[in-house]
Amino acid sequence: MQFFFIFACVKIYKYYTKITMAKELTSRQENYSQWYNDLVTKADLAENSAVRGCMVIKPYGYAIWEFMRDALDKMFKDTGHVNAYFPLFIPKSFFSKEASHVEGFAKECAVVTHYRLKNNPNGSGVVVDPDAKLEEELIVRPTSETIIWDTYRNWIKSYRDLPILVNQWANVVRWEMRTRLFLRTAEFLWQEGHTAHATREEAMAEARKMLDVYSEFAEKYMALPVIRGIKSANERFAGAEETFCIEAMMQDGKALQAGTSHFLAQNFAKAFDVKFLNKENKLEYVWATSWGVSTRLMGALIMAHSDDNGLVLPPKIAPIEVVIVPIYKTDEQRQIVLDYCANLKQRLESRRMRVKFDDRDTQKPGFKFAEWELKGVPVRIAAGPRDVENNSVELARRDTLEKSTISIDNIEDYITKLLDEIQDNIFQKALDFRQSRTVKADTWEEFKEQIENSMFVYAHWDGTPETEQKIKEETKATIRCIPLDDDFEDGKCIYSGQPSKRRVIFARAY
RNA sequence: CGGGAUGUAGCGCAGUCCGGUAGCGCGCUUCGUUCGGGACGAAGAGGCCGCAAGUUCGAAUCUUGUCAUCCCGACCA
Repeated sequence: MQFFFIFACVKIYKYYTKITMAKELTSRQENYSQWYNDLVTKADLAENSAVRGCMVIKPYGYAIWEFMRDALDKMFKDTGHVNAYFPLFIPKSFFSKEASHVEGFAKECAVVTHYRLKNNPNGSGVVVDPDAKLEEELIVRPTSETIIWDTYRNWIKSYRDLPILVNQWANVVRWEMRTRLFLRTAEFLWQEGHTAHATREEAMAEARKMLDVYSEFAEKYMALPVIRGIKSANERFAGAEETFCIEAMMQDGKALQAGTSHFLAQNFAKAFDVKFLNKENKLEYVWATSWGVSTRLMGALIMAHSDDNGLVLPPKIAPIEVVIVPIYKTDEQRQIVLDYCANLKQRLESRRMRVKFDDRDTQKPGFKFAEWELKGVPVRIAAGPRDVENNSVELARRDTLEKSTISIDNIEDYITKLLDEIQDNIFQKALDFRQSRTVKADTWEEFKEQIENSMFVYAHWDGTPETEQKIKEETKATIRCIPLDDDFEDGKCIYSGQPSKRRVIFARAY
């Protein structure tokens, strides 16, 4: 059975791009391009030879994604969610049912128009068989709200059917005009939660709860400090009544939206006619939420923690937590050292650590040191004849690049503690960095200057989309969010001078 | 799609102005010495100079076309 299809782009952009890591995923380094090229090629994060802004996630990069996925999946399940899977293809008509949703996504959809190829009559290659045109075009999902809500109509009849707490791990396609590796690829992997509730309050609580799950994951696992907040109307999800988000600062001072959670009210229930009988025996529309994070998180991880020597991975999501590098000159030494290291590996693995024993005889120790640093392995152990004699090892931590020689007597305990310490230190470093680049601005001049300095700027805003738009046009800064954890404070809008009740965060963003 | 730039070895680039049989660094292969921070030496392998047409005795180099890529912009939960 052959099933071919062709993507026709609703809006074809000739200069659709793949983005090299060099210029986009940069840290504060002036001469960043070289190390980043090295990082990408040598760290095996992703192949740069992307087609149409898609990315190849190489094994090492994918392993990081798997750790993130597994941790998140567990958190979802701990909060009562279950996984399901819905189709990749969505009938075009589904998209026209929710007005703002179609407006938000129509411009960036890949569309399946045909289902067959045939040999070119002129003998060269194959062409799309014009006879195989689909009656109704299929959209490759850019997000699954529509097809899921169309399905939910059949699942929900009574308040007893609610809530539905479903999550889906999937890939989605968005034909963006301009892509950036990891941050905005044409196809990306993600998770999308779609829940259905009997009341407004319950749905709102769900959206807030998932925001907390995301922020906990970002901070605990990724060591990425985030600000929880609400999106302004301009930045809100197409079809949502309220969008919550977590925002993180990258090392160049730009903001990155790391995850979103949407309160969809009854918009999709109304669009797809999903009603239920409530306890009062009255027919009512269902309340909804959706929430998602994607492989963009990997971009966040890279941009937030990397240094001149390459990646810096928090131990909790590092595919390899400890790497052991043997050092020897002669064959005789080699045998002794390898045994010594193999024993160490076993001891550490008995504590469930992820250990790599780099016993390659084809590379020298110095080369291996540099290579594993590039890949961000949190702890490196080096052991040579000297260590065998002294019952010691040389320990190097990736986050601080400090080296020390320790006895192997209690090495399991020592490294267990060290990994926690590294995890905390990476988080603290990122937090300190963000705080050192977060300021308040009370005048327009001050505001412009601080935005120019790539700061997170807390400033008053009059609450109108017009003002936000004008600020964006003049400074390229957008409102990242209205922080949830901040107090109210009277003030005047930085731009219009109109009264304001609270400060919002402005920054330039990816 | 508007503005700017670039396509030469696996990667990064020089050579193009001023036409004359293809260069450098890294990487790769072999041998030797090395091995506690990306080793050194010697010898090698690897290129329809993006594609097409034109000018010319002769084109990586000049002309035209075309394709691709990158940057800025527009766009983007």
